[in-house]
Order: sequence, then structure tokens, then C-alpha cells
Amino acid sequence: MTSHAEILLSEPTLIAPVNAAKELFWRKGYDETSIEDVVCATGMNRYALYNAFGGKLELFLAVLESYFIERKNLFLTALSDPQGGPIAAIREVSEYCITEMTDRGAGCLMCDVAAEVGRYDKAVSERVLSYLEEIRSADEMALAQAEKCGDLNSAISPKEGAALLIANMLGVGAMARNGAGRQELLTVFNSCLRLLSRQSGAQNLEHRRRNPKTTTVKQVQN
Amino acid sequence: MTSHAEILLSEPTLIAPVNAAKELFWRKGYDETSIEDVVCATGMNRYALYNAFGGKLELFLAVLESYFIERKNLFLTALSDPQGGPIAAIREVSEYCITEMTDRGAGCLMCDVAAEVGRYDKAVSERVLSYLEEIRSADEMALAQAEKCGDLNSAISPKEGAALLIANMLGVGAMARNGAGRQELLTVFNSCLRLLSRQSGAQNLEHRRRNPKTTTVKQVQN
DNA sequence: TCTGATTTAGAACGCCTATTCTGAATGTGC
DNA sequence: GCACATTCAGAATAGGCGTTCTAAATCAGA
Repeated sequence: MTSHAEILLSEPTLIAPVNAAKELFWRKGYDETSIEDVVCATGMNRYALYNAFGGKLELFLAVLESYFIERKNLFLTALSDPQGGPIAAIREVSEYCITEMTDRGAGCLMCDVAAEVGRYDKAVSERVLSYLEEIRSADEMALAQAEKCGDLNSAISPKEGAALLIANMLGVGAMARNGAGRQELLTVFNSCLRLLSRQSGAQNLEHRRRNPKTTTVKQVQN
Repeated sequence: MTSHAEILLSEPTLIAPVNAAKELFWRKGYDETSIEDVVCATGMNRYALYNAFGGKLELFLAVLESYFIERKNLFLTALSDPQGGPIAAIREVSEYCITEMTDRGAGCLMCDVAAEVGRYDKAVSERVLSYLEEIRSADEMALAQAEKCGDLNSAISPKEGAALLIANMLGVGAMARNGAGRQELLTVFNSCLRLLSRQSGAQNLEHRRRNPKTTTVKQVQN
């Protein structure tokens, strides 16, 4: 069951245009990105663009699928064979995502921009939920590994923890879209990960010692 | 320093129109809500509408300010004098917000719809961040109370915990916008609150006993 | 180089929406 | 009841956008 979007993505010459369009949609949103913008950014002829994709919506669907595949690969490769342990792998992947967000002053393309399109097209929001479920499931497997190693907070199951991580990431995205800084987002994410990790007095003390009065460490941004 | 929007809100005859417009913007977003929609929903004359507010953007700013005031009151009254303790107050307020979201299939008006407008108008996104900071600060005070009672997980400070709650709520909103169900959202929120609460073996055992294999409780929605 | 197909750039079209305009309807003070 | 201001409904305007059309330019093959 390969979708129209997936067929488009198998065409090598379309990879660059899709990536350029992705960048636009991600930064500006769906409505605010005009075909004119896409024509300029891709360098592709308007006529050729319509020939290749069909229209703006179909182009966005291709972009979405491409983003999804990319993101899925990122998560699966990092989480399936984590050298530094599953928690470290989650941190690594998530911090990468946060960087992507703050670089663009945007949230998650899949969730935020797609939610815009989901108003027209129910299939899009269903696709988004299935994507979230896949990522959540990958997180869950990582947390299950962590549980085996005794690295997971026993107050929570891998399944719940994974859902919490997803929500946290989406929340961080919403903050990014409204202009929150990288350091603030990292602090939020790290709090979440800390609570998910096995609680120990030593660990807590360690954290409190490093962050007296828990003021945020000021750091030069970008 | 009273803004134009605040002056508008002090006019009693404009309260109903603002609320009707709020409902529209919340459910449909800014771009997708036309002035025609507003005219129909408010029953207000188009000419009168422009006379009263100035234009679509100004109308939205008034809606935003109204939402902000409402939400702030909700949080401040619930959290400033919590009968069942601060954690319970946070739960109550948050579950109310989740209901608002799922009723509309939307997230947070302030963050999600305003982020759309924030692309045109930098002042809007700054307003959003200041709103988030006010709510976060209210949460922080509640968590500080909880800390005094020994109800806060010692691994986290009230400040960090408050930021985490905000991000969690925004994430839950993003899920709601994409069609996630009420029960799923409540589960995510409750996981977050559980981790924020003081950890005790008894408490964890209690949770695990109630939720064997931590399957989500199926419940009729809406 | 010539011919026929393909690709290009950009004009043209049709639709939608925010905003303004206009003449009719309604209200107000006397 | 009358003069006048206000309010109304809906038409008109202006601009933007996705999409399609067209005539010129380019390319491919012999």
C-alpha cells in the first residue's frame, strides 16, 4: 500500500524540491507558504511543479511523508542500538529535535503544520496520530530497555513514560513556535527526562548541588 | 498601560461578540475564520463590527486578551487558595483545560492560534510568552506550597516543575488538535503529575495495583 | 540544420476574503 | 410628524492566491 506521496519520493530528482518545500512549510506554515515561494525556493518551473506533484496539497503530503520517514529513521537507528544506554539515546535524539526547532523558530512540522492542514483533510490528522504512535512505540521500547537496566523510575511504565516524552516534545515545540529560547527548551526537556529516570537520593542531591536554587544557566544562544 | 484590546473588553456590549468570536477562532484558527463567519456567529452588523474593533486582527487581539484574563483568573483563584492541596488544585484546573480542548478538538487558543498570528505580528508572540510565564509562575507558587508539605518530588524544583507542567499542557493541546481522545490526554497529564509528586514505594505500588500492565482505561468519550 | 516535442516564464483566470461604500431603514429629539 | 443622525444589509472594491493557459525558447534525434 504505497501512497501517492511515497511514489513521488522514490523519484530522485524530486528529493531536492521536496526538501526545499519542507523548509518553507516548516518555517512559515501551510497557508503562509505560497506556490510562488516554492517556485522561487526550488528553482523549479511552476508548470513542472504542478506536473510532478499535482498541486499544493499533494506537495505538502509528499513533504510530510518525507519528514516522517526521516524522523522515523532518526529515532529507530538511535534507539534500536543505543551505545550509551537507552536514556542517553533518547536525550541525544530529542536534543537534536530541539535544535531543529529553535533553528527555525518552529515546532514539529508533522504536528503543528499538519494540524493546520488537518482541518481540510481528515486523512492528514490521522496520519499524524499514527506517526506519533510509531515514535511513541520506539520510545517505549527504549524505556523498556531502561527499565530492565533499572534506569527507569519505577513510578511509571515504559508505555506511559513514552507518551509523556511525546507530549513533552510537542509542548517544547509549541514553546519554540512562540519564540522560546533553546536553553529554556532544553531545561524543560531535561526536567522531564530526570523525572523519568530512576530516582535516587544521590542523583537528586547531585542535581541540586549543580543547580543551587535551580536558576537556569545563562548561555549564549545561536 | 491599558492596551486597545483591554479598553474594548471594558465595553459590556462587546463581551458577547468577543466570546462568539473566541469560539470561532479557537475551533477553526485565525485564517480559516472569516469575517463572514464572525458576522453570522455574533449577529453583529459588519459595519458595526469594523466600527467597534477596527479589523480582524484587532478583533483577535481582543479575543486573546479576554481568553488570557479568563484563564489567569481560573488559575489564580484555584491555585491561590487550594482546599484539597496545591497538587489537587493543579489537577482540577488542568483537567478543566483538557475538557475545553477535547470539546473543541483544539489546543490552547493562546498558544496555537496565536502562534499562527504571531507570524504577522511579533507583539502577539511576545504576549503569548508573557502569558505562559504568568501561568508558569502561578504553577510555581503552587508547587512551592506542595514542596513545603513534602508533596513535591525532591528531584525537581518548583520552578522546573512548573515549566514542565506548562510544556505538558501545551503538548496535550497539540495532541488534541490532531484528534487525540480525552482519555489519552488525561493519562498523559496524570503521568506527569504523578512524577512531580513525592515518590514513595507505597504510592507506586498503589498505582501499579490499580493499573496492572498499565493499560489505559477505556471510557465512553463525549 | 531542420523538425517536432518538451520545457519554460509569465500572463490570465477564477475564486475567496478583508474592507469600504452606499442607499435604505430605523431611531431620536422636539 | 419631521428633520436629522445612526444603523443596517448587502453590493462593490481591491488584493492575494492556486491553478491553468499560451506563446516563446529550448532540446533531441536524425
